[in-house]
Amino acid sequence: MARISAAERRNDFVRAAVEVIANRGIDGATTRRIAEQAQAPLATLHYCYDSKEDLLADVFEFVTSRFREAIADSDPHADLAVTAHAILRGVMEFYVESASLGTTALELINWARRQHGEHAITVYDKAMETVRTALRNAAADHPVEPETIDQITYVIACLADGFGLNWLTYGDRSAAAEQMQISASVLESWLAARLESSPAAL
Amino acid sequence: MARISAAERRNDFVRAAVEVIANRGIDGATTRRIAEQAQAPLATLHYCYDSKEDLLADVFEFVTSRFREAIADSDPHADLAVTAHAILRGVMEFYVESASLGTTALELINWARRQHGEHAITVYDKAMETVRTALRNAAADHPVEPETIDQITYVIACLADGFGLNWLTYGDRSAAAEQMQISASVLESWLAARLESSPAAL
Amino acid sequence: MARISAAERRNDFVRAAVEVIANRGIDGATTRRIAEQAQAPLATLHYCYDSKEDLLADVFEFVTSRFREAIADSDPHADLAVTAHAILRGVMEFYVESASLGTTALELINWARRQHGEHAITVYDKAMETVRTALRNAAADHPVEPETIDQITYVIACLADGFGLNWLTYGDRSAAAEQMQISASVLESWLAARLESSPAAL
Amino acid sequence: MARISAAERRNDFVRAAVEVIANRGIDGATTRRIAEQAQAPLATLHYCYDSKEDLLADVFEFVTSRFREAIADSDPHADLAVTAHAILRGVMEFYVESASLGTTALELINWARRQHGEHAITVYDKAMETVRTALRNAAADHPVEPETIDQITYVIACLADGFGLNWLTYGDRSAAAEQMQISASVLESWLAARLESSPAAL
DNA sequence: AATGAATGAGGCTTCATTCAT
DNA sequence: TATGAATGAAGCCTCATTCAT
Repeated sequence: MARISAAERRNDFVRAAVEVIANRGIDGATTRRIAEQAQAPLATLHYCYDSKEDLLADVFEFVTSRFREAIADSDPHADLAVTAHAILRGVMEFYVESASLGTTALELINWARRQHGEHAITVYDKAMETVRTALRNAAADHPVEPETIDQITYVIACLADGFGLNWLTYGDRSAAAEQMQISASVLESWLAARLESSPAAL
Repeated sequence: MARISAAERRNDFVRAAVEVIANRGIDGATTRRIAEQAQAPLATLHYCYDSKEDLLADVFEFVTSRFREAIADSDPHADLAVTAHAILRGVMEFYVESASLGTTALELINWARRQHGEHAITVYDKAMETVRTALRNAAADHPVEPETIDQITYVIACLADGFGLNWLTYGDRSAAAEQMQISASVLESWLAARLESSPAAL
Repeated sequence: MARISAAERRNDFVRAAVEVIANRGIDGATTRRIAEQAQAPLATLHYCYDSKEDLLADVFEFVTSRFREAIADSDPHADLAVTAHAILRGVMEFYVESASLGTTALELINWARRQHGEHAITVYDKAMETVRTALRNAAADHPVEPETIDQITYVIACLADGFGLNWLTYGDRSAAAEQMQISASVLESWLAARLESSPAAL
Repeated sequence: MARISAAERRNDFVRAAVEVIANRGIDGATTRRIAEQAQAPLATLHYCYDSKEDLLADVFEFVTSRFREAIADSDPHADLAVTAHAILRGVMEFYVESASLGTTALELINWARRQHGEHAITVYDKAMETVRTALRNAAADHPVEPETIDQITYVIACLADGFGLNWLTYGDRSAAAEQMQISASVLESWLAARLESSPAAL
């Protein structure tokens, strides 16, 4: 067996874990199966990680960072509405493009909520903060009340989560395409009404 | 031990399971713990149910029927928009009022998706169909294209799921109250725009 | 496999554990080996005991109660010196007659000291208290200072432990017989000198 | 990494092992922990020692030699009784002064008895022989029957072991001081009676 | 020579389920 | 009918040791 650095090995395990979690859920993600997926003996997993929880923490980090990339990957010069749209679309596309990452993300959020209430909140908060920051930057020229930013963030989160749940349940790619459109239009309508109602903010 | 009918016994187990699932998640819902919560011997559980899966199926049925009640509990004389609102609010209130049922619902949806893709779809479909039917009835006087009904259903589902995930993660009751408002306003704006754009449908 | 009550099964496991501990030490007393010695599947052990520690606690109780029986089994009408002798002899005979119980006792004391400092002290104290009580009773007619009782107790403990260690190491039965005589004579000389020096106590 | 001779390395491991054994017992003395205590990579331990057992053998040798030093460190011109006292006191002080060495000694004796009955006997014999030799030398002017020397040796061993067990269990330094006195007086009384009864030996 | 990487064997415990009464 | 007793399979983790560099 080729000797590779522990860091690389850890990566292997993280990737294997993502796959196993996506296919069999968090409960089905046993160390045995993860090791098997990584084509490594079980003991090797514990050589790289002190505990399963440590591994899952890394998986968590891996998934959430990919998630945040999807959020943050928007044009910095766009205005508030455009940015909001870009974010929503980015997240939805993240789900569709990488179903196993998306499924895993959902599983992990759920798991974190159960096992580590505060941890889950932290992660959720981080993701939301990323959105808020992007929105704030987009509104730099026309400062908007923080409350408004919070609300937009919440709506994006709702629409994204709702879309994700639906897509991951049905797995219907063409329906998903249509639903992305609808979700976008929902955001658009609400944003138009919401921003109009506080014109001073623009 | 008091003689109890088998049916009542099963009910006890279902209720116990809901409680255990809410508190410890699907993974933590072992037969032992469910039996303990039901204050019954472990063997009795398997006397009432052939397998854990059978019990969970009943739990599923129990939770989803409560869920559907929350959906269906709307004024039959209201119009389309009002009905849509009532449904969305009903579901959101269902989550807030009965956190343990809400949490369990989420856990089960997740579990079903994983273990029984088709089963999950069936359940989801049933819930959606309940919504669709209610909407169709509300639009009886002014028939609406089926496609429009589907879209409204999808949006309600998104907003409800998004709200639920958020609420169950944060558990912040006052934030939830505000978010219910926002979710309602999102639905309102979109409905207004959506229905206006196909006036013939009204 | 005959169905027997859990209480009886626990007895089986306790006896098996004594045997395994005597033969292979506390470290060698794995649940697997104990179950094997009891001719039961490993899982059955955990049906009877929640944890290995619980089993060991029972073993502890079993051994120490046998130990205390050996101590307490003396003529209630004897005087102080005679009682002290009887106790010492009782303990030494306990070691010799049941080597595996004796070895296990030593292993457990050691283990308890390591794992549960306070627990070990408690057990030690209990044994010592049994000795003290017996001595006090024997001296009922001629009250003796508590300090004197404590000292006699300590000396008996020293001589008994010293004998035990030696016997369990060498396992030489004829040497043991001789050593019991010597130990007795040591106690005798000291008691004579000790009690003479505080005649008032007699 | 500083270049250190293999011998020094081995010494480090021996010392580390003493510490670990004292703190966590023989079972808790894993190669990992010993290596960690020695601030050396795990593999280095096996580079210096073929097996854990080899290391423990060295530890054994280290501890017993310190032990023998404590025994042998007595005035060569003293008479039999004085020498016996000096030895007993030396051993007891060894226990008190160096609790971690004392604890380790006890652990190792126990371990050796279990794993290597004969080895343990050898070690015990060596220690006893050291005592015997010292006693014999002290009695050089007034030859004493070998049997008497053996008996004194046994009594010293009993009192020392009994004291050690007690002290290592309670860890009460002031009680230990008092108990040393008592142990000494026990030896004294018995020696007086014993040696008087065979005056020819003097 | 020195050490990070790797691993088979075995540790304790818990699971859902079946058996015998 | 009910239920205490029983269990094979699998869970996570740690051990002493060896391998490859």
